[in-house]
Amino acid sequence: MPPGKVPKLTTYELQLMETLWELGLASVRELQEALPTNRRPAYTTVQTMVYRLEEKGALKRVKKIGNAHIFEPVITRQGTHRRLVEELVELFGGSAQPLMAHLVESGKLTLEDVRELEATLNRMQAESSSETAPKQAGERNRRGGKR
Amino acid sequence: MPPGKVPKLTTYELQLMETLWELGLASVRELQEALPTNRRPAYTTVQTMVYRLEEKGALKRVKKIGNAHIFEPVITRQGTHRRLVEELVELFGGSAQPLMAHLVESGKLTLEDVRELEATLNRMQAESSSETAPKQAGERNRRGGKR
DNA sequence: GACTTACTACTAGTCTTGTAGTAGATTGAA
DNA sequence: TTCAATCTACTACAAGACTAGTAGTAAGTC
Repeated sequence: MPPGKVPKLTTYELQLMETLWELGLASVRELQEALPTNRRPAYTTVQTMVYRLEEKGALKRVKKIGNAHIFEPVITRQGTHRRLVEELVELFGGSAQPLMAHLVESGKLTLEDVRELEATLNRMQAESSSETAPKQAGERNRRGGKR
Repeated sequence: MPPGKVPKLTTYELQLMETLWELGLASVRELQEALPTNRRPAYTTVQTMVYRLEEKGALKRVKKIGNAHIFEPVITRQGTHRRLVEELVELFGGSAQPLMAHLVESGKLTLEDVRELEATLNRMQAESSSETAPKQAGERNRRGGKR
């Protein structure tokens, strides 16, 4: 797998990865026991999943404790989540707007959230300006125009 | 399928539904021909997909023209997209915040977008206030506090 | 050193998805 | 009325996902 690339994971594989991200390092047994009690498959099922994730390059075995392999994530939660978001945006025609609309409709996104986000973005923009062009102190009204 | 419930669709089924939503009503042939030229499967492939979507309750046959069945969506684009968004939010722990963060990071969401969204939300809040409580004209500084 | 326990490696069955072919029915036109 | 075109209904199959079992091995214990 190319470095930094996130393989295509299924829903269940994703859940397993979430568990592994939570634990950091884990054996098959630890992973299985960390899964929610209601939906906890057999040990060997988890084992198969782990092997497949290993094949996909999502995790790797890093050491052995006793006779048990210890696994660690290769792909990051950040990158994986990001890809999921991008896929969804793509499905919606490439714009974030419809996504936002749904969030608002379902009440997941409130005015407060948006104000907070705006503040953060404002701060980020200010920081990036001063980072990328620290010498031109006189410059202002910088517009990104990234799209 | 319970009314209003959106069945689980695969990526390809979703694309077919997008086409059907676009067309409104369509035969298998029309659906197939409406698919992007690059990725257009055989007629019978589309047919199979349509039948599967019918089984899942995503669409239904409404009439017959000549010897061809005409299909129409049962589930709405709105509802389907919404469920996708909600699933993703759920995966991210139920909060929209991480999702937004990813959008910002990937440049899909700019400061302008957020400002626009804020304006819309402000307007919506004002409207809903005057709708739900039109008599209390003096009321202001209403806080939603929905979560 | 023999035994028990836990783990690995491999195998397997069933379901879903994506893809498409074939046989037979229907339709419209000559 | 016959015939070609088109459509439906059914079947098929490979790849991948999910589920789990079995055989054999390694490790620790008495």
